[in-house]
Amino acid sequence: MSTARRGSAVTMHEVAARAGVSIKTVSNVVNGYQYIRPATKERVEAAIADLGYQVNISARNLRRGRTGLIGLAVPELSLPYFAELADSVIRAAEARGLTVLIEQTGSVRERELEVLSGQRRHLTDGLIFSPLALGPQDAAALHVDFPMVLLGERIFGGPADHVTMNNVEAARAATQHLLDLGRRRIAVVGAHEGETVGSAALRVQGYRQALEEAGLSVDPALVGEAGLWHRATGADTMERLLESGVEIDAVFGLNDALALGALHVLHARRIDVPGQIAVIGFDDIEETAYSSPTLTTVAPGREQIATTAVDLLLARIQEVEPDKPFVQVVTDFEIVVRESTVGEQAS
Amino acid sequence: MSTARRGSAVTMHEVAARAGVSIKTVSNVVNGYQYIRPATKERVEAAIADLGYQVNISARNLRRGRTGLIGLAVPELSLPYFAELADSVIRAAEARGLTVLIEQTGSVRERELEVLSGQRRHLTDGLIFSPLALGPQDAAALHVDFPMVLLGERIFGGPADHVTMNNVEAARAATQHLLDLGRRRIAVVGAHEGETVGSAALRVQGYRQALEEAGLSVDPALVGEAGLWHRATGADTMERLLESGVEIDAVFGLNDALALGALHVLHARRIDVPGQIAVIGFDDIEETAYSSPTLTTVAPGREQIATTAVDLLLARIQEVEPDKPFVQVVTDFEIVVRESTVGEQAS
DNA sequence: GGAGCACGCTACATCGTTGTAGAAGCCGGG
DNA sequence: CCCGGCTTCTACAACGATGTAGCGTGCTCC
Repeated sequence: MSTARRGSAVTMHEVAARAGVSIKTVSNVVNGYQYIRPATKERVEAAIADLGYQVNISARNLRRGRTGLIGLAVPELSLPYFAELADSVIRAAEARGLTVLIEQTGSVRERELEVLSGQRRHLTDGLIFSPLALGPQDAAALHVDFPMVLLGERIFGGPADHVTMNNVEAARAATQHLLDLGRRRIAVVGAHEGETVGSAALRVQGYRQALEEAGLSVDPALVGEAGLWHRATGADTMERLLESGVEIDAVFGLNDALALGALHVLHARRIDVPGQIAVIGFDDIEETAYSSPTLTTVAPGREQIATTAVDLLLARIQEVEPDKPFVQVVTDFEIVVRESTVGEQAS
Repeated sequence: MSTARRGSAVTMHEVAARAGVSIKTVSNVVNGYQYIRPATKERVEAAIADLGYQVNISARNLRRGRTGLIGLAVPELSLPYFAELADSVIRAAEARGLTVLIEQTGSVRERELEVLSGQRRHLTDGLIFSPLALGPQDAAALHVDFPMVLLGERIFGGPADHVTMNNVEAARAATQHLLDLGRRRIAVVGAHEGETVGSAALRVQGYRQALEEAGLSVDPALVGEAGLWHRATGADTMERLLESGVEIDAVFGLNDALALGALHVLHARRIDVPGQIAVIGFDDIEETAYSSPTLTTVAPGREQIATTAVDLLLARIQEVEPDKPFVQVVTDFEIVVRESTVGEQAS
């Protein structure tokens, strides 16, 4: 079977010679061109099988000007939300004949900018990008000359298609859920001081809205900062909030990792969840269904985000409607109620 | 013909024209060839900057016969261990100038075979492969004609470099840890009936060894099956074990996801961990440090596995020593003791 | 002061595929 | 019986880069 040595010496040339046809006919067979006599097609296919021929993708890419690869730029795969998102994007892309190249930016601004201009970009037909560290000063960098879909609320009038959930609305609903349970001293874990356009800012905004609508004022002492949205930073922030002595009867983790970090601290301090403090997260990563207690969270429609993003990108790549104005697709969210807010009745 | 009006319209040709040099000189500048007069180099660099030229990677790949891409085939990114492993591999590869293409096999045999023969393979210079579903009957398929490094204990005399931890020894140590704590009725979660070569079999083997050395016999009723190593299957298996009524004072989850699923069930049933039942996992995923209780586990040296695998693969790709016999690198492991076996003293 | 070498640069072929244009055979309709 | 159109296939020229030769310089060294 594996007659070919490394370097896959077999080219269309050799297949053509063996089948007694022109090289272009081999190409036509490989690409499913319709006007080929069945007999010829069979001969070519036999030759391909005999020689173990495989198309040289690099040559095809050069000639076609397309690679069939799309980039997916996320902060880190070790963050469960992005690992699960990558999983979904890869599946969606595969179903459409595309392959995904993952780039990790580590939420570092320089690396995010590199993704937009870097060399690697030339290997891909388009990019699905989840920017976290870019600020208004980087708006210009988003004006790229290749197909791109941005994940997250439209920022700086980003000149690209956007796929996002309604962060403000979802955060408001999450906060409302806590208010409905009678909680009044709701802390936030994961705020970004000074930020006005990112997910942190939008979710805090939803939190504020819910409180204000309930006639409550926002106590700054309850808003805990956390730069990176990891379990460790969530734990640190929770510690600080508890140490500060401020009264707290609920915690809103701006993502699940933060909430799980907070949960960990509460458990270590033997603070009853949800008895003394209720906790809600955001993202609905698989882990939230197995933590102790299980974590109430906001499900952002991950599959929907992934398939929509891939579809939008593919449409841009294929230039179905070249001058179609940029769209913003807002996906559905859902509050998944679990033990961390309503206790064991939920299980 | 619609000459793509993407940014890549600029070629070396145009840069050469503008700088007043030959196209090869541009290539030489781009590739850091040393014998170029500073003045020439500057002129070329200026032209590159002016035109916003970027190398066409497809053309380079074709000419060079290499792509700078390596494949990483894992079951699923939504399994935290593989997401964290992918993270490490991507970083290690990046540090060596390589880009990683992730393929998800879903632990499905057909898809694992595809990875070995598929088209996509032609796009990469080599493959790092973590096979889970292949059996002895697939040994032949592993004889591939491209550089490959396998993750996991050498199986079927696999004709490739291997990077692995010592599964048997590590499982023995994990079991020993439980024995040292006085546990005698140690259940296993995640066994694969009939399997003899995979991680499951090897870890169960280590478990048996530890018990036998302690003069205990292995009670088949304590060995719980679980096909996929997910949280959900771990939970199911734990349920079954508890329902069976067999006496249990400890649980060895063959990976962390299984152990966390088991932990979830124990928590739901208000069984004290580690008071009544101690739990140990395997992989040391980040989540284990934040669960309630935190999970004792076996750390397999993930970073070491990733960097070693990339280094071995790179050596094969560069043919440093073409006929070097295949090596098997066994990485260090470590028992990370946390609350699920020794209680809160550990925190 | 000529042989020999290190520079600095260029011309050309080439990697393996696919788009374009068109040739040859066959068929049916006028 | 010839023209035009459909099939089927082929020759050739790209795609954009890099490896291989090789050609002038100008310098060193004896």
